[in-house]
Amino acid sequence: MSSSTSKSSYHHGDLSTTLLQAAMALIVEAGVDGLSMRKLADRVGVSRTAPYHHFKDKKALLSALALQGFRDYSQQIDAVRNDPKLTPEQQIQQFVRVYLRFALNNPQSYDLMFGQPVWKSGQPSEALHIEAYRCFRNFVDQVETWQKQGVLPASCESLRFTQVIWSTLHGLCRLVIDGVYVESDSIDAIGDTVLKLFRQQLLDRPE
Amino acid sequence: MSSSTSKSSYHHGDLSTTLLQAAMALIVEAGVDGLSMRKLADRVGVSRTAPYHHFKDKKALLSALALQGFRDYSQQIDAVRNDPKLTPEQQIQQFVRVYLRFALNNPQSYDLMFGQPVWKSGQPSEALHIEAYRCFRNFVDQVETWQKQGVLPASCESLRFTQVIWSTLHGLCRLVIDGVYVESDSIDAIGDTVLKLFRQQLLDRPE
DNA sequence: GCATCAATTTTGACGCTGTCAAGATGGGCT
DNA sequence: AGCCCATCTTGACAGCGTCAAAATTGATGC
Repeated sequence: MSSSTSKSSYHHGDLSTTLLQAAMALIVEAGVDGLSMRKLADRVGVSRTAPYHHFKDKKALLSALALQGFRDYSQQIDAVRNDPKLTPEQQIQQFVRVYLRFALNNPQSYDLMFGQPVWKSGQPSEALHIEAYRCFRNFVDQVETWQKQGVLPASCESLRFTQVIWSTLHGLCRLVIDGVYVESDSIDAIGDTVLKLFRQQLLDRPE
Repeated sequence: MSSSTSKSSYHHGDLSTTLLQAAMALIVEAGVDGLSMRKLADRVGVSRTAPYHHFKDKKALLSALALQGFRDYSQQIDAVRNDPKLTPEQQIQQFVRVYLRFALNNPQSYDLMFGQPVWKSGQPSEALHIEAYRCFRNFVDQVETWQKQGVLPASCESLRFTQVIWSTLHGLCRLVIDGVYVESDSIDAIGDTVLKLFRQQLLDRPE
């Protein structure tokens, strides 16, 4: 019934999306540990157990947020993949930078997308599985394309290659986000090093 | 009084190391989330707040466990670094395998060593910082040696190179441990691929 | 041997958490 | 009008980390 986003007082009308927004806001403010179902309900102005009618669990909520994260990620990456103005070399560099930037600009999202609370402990939703797999699959396709274009060495099977590249980017993000090492201003430099190392076979050839 | 390891009943005598052992056991059994200060105290047969006289915090406890993890790691890695029977090629391969194996055989330790509960949220002890930095420094030195020995390309500054290699190994471990992707039996194969990629410049030269 | 001290351990309590079970509410369909 | 069912609320429970104050003890100096 009601017009815009919310409605009367008892039946909220659009609780689940409101919850997702508020939850993300809370996480950004106070970290994932700072999010509690009770605080969330309070923030939204609803009783403690109301969220449980929209998300089975706290884990289900986090899983939904992770899914949202994957969608955002996809969007940003696709923009690079589909930009016709980029040469393959530029494209691959831009890809790396966008990946790193996404992770470091949205560390909480990144945590949710790849953290064990969602994957190992939690039980990731079907939709999450599908979306995550799609992202990985796209990555593999992209690597294959780059190999065909000659901007990545073809000496390595694309699946394995992708596993290694993704591991590298992921590990770098994790180390920075988790505060283990590396100040974040060397990030782009390290990203460039990554490419340099994976492409060195090619870079030497012209010489 | 009591016979074997501990002593009287009131003053336990060696609570802190007993706590560390029990905590690790509990974590292995039930995961890091399965560890609570109260369960731990109970398991050790002591009252709920007794542990707080040996560890300021739950985080301090976890930090101590992480330190222990680094010590174990060091020991295993040093065994490879100091093995005189290995050629540089064998050594570097063994290094990678031992790293991966350590992480996958002791996922809980690995979580503690590199997780944000200890580094970002917690406040890692001085000792932990020192030990972790020492490990990284050793890694850099080793990479430098390998470069001089010609088993890793010298085209990349050793520090940056190490950052990239560590990121790769770390990312791979994280993805597997967190249950995001890769079945653990392809691990050694992926490890080999990692080396192949980082060394491809060298592998091509003899041809 | 006894008093004293400091280290260690305990009991009690507080506020927070996730979530289950039962009841209240009210919009939409017949 | 009346019913149904999705939605929301209240009440309750067990568990958590941790602080404060009181109890217990081994060691030390006399």
